[in-house]
Amino acid sequence: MAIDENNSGTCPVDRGLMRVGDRWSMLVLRDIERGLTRYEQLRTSLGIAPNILSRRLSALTEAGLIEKRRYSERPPRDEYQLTVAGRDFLPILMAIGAWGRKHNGGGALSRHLDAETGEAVRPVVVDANTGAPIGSRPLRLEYPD
Amino acid sequence: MAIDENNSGTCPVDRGLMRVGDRWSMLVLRDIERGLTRYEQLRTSLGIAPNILSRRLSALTEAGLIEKRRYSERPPRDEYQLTVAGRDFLPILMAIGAWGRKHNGGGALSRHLDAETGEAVRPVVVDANTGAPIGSRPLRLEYPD
DNA sequence: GCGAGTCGCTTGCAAAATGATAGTGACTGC
DNA sequence: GCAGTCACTATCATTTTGCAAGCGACTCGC
Repeated sequence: MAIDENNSGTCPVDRGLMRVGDRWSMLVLRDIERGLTRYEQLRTSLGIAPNILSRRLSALTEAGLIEKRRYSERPPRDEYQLTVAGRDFLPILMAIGAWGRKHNGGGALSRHLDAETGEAVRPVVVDANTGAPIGSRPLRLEYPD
Repeated sequence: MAIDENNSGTCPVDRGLMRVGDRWSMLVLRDIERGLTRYEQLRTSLGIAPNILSRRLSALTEAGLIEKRRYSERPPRDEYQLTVAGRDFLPILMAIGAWGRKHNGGGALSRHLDAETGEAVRPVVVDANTGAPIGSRPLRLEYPD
């Protein structure tokens, strides 16, 4: 599917998915977050074909979620790091992970622990205004004009 | 990309994306949530080709996120409705929407209001244990064995 | 009871994206 | 030199997506 600026309409979900709406992109973000910032690390970790990885990396770069940074001139070595927008996306991955654990979670899975308390993190999406989990209160959808 | 049970490994994000890791699936869920439950409604709302919609609907059904229900025998009419797993996914869409609004939000966008307070919902992913937004506290990743 | 219209699809085929494999250029280390 | 690593690109097969047309079951209007 081509990214279509016009048809994306007024829906913010669509706007979000325009930029990261595919599996590999999200998995790349996940891997960069856990410290796999270099091309070869990503490729072997994900088991992705090199041409596909290249394309995902440039798409994510163009979308402003990651940046390429040269950290060594000799030998020339680059790493990919998250931009602010990229880091902002990580909580969504955590939420997807929580969903995956709950609804598709056979076998042993990795998890995030709070570094201080040592407890397993339990990501929930709440409304920042009320603090109530999304879904626990009735909502109304408002369209522009 | 074929869904690969083996390579999905121990990552819950991957587990989640195995089931809904594409744009159309998420947009279908969004539309069903806002009351567009019938085939023709979905097709015209999304501007998706009918064969593609059919495939997404059966994939989502097989993945257990939606169910097909006949609500009229004569004429025979079906609607798709969210299962528990499907409803559980909606907060993630809200989070993606919030991200889209923030980082790709030109123009007027639709939004959710709290039906009681009338305020615009501001979805945030928090750790249910601490109540702190994900990203505000250092985390540690733990792998099984 | 006949023709037009709607709904919920399926089929056939073209276009685009993805994936496997091989290769390349810049370098390091021996 | 020569092997090896890293970060890719190029080529081509396979898969997925998308468009357009059509179809069966029904309803509605006359």
